[in-house]
Amino acid sequence: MDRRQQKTRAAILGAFCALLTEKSYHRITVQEIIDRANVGRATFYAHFETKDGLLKELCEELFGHIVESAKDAVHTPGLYSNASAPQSVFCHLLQHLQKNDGNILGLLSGESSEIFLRYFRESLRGLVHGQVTGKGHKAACLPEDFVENHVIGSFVEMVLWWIKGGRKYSPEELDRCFLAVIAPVL
Amino acid sequence: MDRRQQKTRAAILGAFCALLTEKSYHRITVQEIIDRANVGRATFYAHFETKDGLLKELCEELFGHIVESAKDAVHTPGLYSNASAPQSVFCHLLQHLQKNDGNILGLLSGESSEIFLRYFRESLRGLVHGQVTGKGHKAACLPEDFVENHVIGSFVEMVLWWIKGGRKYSPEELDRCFLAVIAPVL
DNA sequence: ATGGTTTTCGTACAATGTGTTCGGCAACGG
DNA sequence: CCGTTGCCGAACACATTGTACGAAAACCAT
Repeated sequence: MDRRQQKTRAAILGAFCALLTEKSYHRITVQEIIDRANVGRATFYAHFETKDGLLKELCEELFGHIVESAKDAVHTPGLYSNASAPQSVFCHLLQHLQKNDGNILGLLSGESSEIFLRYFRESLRGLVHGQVTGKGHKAACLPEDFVENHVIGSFVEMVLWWIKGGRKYSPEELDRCFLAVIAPVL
Repeated sequence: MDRRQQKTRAAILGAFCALLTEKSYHRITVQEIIDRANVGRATFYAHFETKDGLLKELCEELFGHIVESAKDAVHTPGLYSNASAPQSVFCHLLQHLQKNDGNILGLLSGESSEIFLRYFRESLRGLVHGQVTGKGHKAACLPEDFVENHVIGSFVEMVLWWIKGGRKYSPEELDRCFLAVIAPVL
């Protein structure tokens, strides 16, 4: 790709991220983005269809990256394999977040966290889907999709609580809390 | 209050609710609201500071009403009192939602559910706060606010799952699921 | 280096939405 | 019944969006 395009794209995405940590998504104008990115108006629209399109691309890049990394690192078939496997998927995700890869923490702690939580949730769904089945001995009589929803929801809620509280716990402690609280279904 | 004011206010709130079940909050314009409410532009701004103000008032009315009703109906000190108390707070809330009081279900199933979930969550926080403490024998070693957050989060997630799935369960069944899944901390 | 291609810039533009103002008219309540 | 209050409708300034176009700059390959 043309070096100019790379620079422009990076500048826009960076400016957008920075603004998102400062104010709500809906209060951010295209003008502010291109001002901070030091880019012309027409240039912005040459790269992104609209502000919503920019958001979508940002999210796909960010969350796509994090789940791929999680998928690669954990080759175990189950969510919490008590075999010789190194860690749970969740613990790995938490460690990845801890490194603040790609500014995800900034976005999740900003005013527009709901927007990113939706993407986060969907990414997790792809990662977790089908893994909660067959554990029926514990989650007896509970609808399968309810359990899946509950696991994902609890994890997301916990991450948000963790971030908004200043990240006072290590990924390992957090993972322990999650395991304790999710025990009846996993 | 002047009869005219009552009518106008009701017309605006009603039109707003109806629109919210059809499209996302951010795509709704003031023009659409006043068209459907059959009200002049100046009149709208005489009643509400802005579109966001309208949203806020709507939410306070809706969720304030529902938690008050829950507070009144359940006089027990605990969340799940196994004494002679009729029901848990959660079961009562679910029954209240089932009746679709004030169109809350419509708003929570619409595109802008996140907005209303924030209010829902805050209302629950006021209802649940401090009730999870002292149950430490089960939730050993878990931070107190983490447990509270988890309880509220799980409930909200469940309600959303319930609604978006077409409400295929009765409040009592749902309450049973919730109790099963939240057991380790309550 | 040179030359053709691609990207960016600056500015201008129409279109849409916001929030305010005002005088005239209609409805209200005592 | 009359003074008060709320509503209407039209107009207004303002902000934001998304598009268009020619000139200038940066790029890549030869």
